[in-house]
Amino acid sequence: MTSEETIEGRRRSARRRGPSKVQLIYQQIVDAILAQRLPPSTRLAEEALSEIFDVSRTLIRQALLRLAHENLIELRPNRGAVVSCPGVDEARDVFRARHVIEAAIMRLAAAHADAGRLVELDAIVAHERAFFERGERGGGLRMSNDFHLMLAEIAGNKPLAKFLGELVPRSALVIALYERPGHRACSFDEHAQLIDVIRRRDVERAALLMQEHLHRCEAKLDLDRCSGETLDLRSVLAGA
Amino acid sequence: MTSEETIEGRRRSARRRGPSKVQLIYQQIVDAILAQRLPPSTRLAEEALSEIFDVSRTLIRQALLRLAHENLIELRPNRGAVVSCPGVDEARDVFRARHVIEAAIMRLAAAHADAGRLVELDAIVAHERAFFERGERGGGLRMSNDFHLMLAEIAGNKPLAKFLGELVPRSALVIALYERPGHRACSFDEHAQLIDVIRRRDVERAALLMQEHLHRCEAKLDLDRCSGETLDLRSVLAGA
DNA sequence: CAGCTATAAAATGCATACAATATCTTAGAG
DNA sequence: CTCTAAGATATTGTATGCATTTTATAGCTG
Repeated sequence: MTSEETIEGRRRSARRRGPSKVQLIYQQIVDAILAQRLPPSTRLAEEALSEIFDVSRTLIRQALLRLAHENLIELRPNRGAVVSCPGVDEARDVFRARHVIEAAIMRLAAAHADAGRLVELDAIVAHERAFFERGERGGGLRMSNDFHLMLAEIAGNKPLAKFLGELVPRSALVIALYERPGHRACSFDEHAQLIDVIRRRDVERAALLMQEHLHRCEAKLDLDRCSGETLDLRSVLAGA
Repeated sequence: MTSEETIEGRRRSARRRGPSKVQLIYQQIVDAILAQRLPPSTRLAEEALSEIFDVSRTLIRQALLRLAHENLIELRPNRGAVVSCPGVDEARDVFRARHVIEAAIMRLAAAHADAGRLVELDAIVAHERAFFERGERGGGLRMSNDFHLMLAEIAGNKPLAKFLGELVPRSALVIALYERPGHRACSFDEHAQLIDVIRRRDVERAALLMQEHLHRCEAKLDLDRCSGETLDLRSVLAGA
């Protein structure tokens, strides 16, 4: 009995390799940034975070390091972390990179998608539509992101999927910063069209349609405001 | 005088923001991996590294975290870090991702390159040729990598450049693992041709030529050996 | 002697303490 | 009153120590 209990205990602790603490902290901060509860230029003090999440600064630092690697925060030596505040140039670069990577992803996805995957895609877009119709913008945006990430997963190229996994949160930040009121940047109608073209296995049209989709997303943003280069100035003035 | 000295002192320490310690450790490990002084599946014990670099495990962990994020090492929870041992599928994915990203980079580079940049590119290829003619394979490979990274810099898209910055070391690992003896994977002749087409501003031909170049690199590797999926088995047997 | 369990050794995970640096506050000079 | 400079405060950077987990070793049982 004793041995059984021990084995059980070991198994439980060994199997419980769910999301690690760091992963969890990381995810919560990402969510907060994408939901704009942590707007750009917000300072992320280590001690404050360690109290909030009830862990030592060690784990906080690991999470921050990862966030910095993915360019969601900026890590200034000896001066702490702040939520990234992408300027227009950076925004354009991010979108151009998405063009390149997601065109390729669409080609691969159109070639690889099976019936089951198409159902999953349909479900995501249905959720997305539902969220927006209920007026829950936050949930809709999350679904929109999931849609793009799901395509990357279907494409089946891990490096490209990982890169998109970095670009999507970054563009979410960009959208949050530059979206014109009333204009949804990423529409579910277009997502549904993307599924259609995948279903038809039209590889080249798939790539083209994705590029148009991204182009329209970018066009709905207000990237032409004459904000010098980064928005640092603006945020400084707003904070004063 | 006292104030001057203080200011001077502060300035010196403030300006000395050269590569941080972590950065340095990181770079040394990367170099060792790429030069195959640390072959795949080598275990990287934290304490051993901390003694070697004469720092605490804290900094070692930061460096390892970064290496893991870039897929150069694998970080197994509670079981330490090992140098990544990419399997053939992973190798193909890496090359396919490079196709996608570097085709785009070539388009941008062909459009943006000015005379100065072309000179820099020429210099790199000259160095590369010199290294190989002297039989210094390690240096040649480094120059080859630098060539591709320089193209990314010329292209001027930071996200794409960062992605390539992760793909290049990974493919160097792949090349080290799968290169057939006698076949240089990445030839300087082809690099010179790439410069030519950039000089002619032939954007589409540039993209195509890069794809051919990468295709030839991959073809020179022995990715068809029937090594199940990863090389773990092989390395285990070799180590026994 | 093979296989298993229990114990010992080693390594990683995490928290804490101290050191170095930056920021804020306040006092003083112009 | 503004600007500067020095001290005080707060924050980040790094090292170290203990807890937990894994791995190696030795001893036992079949």
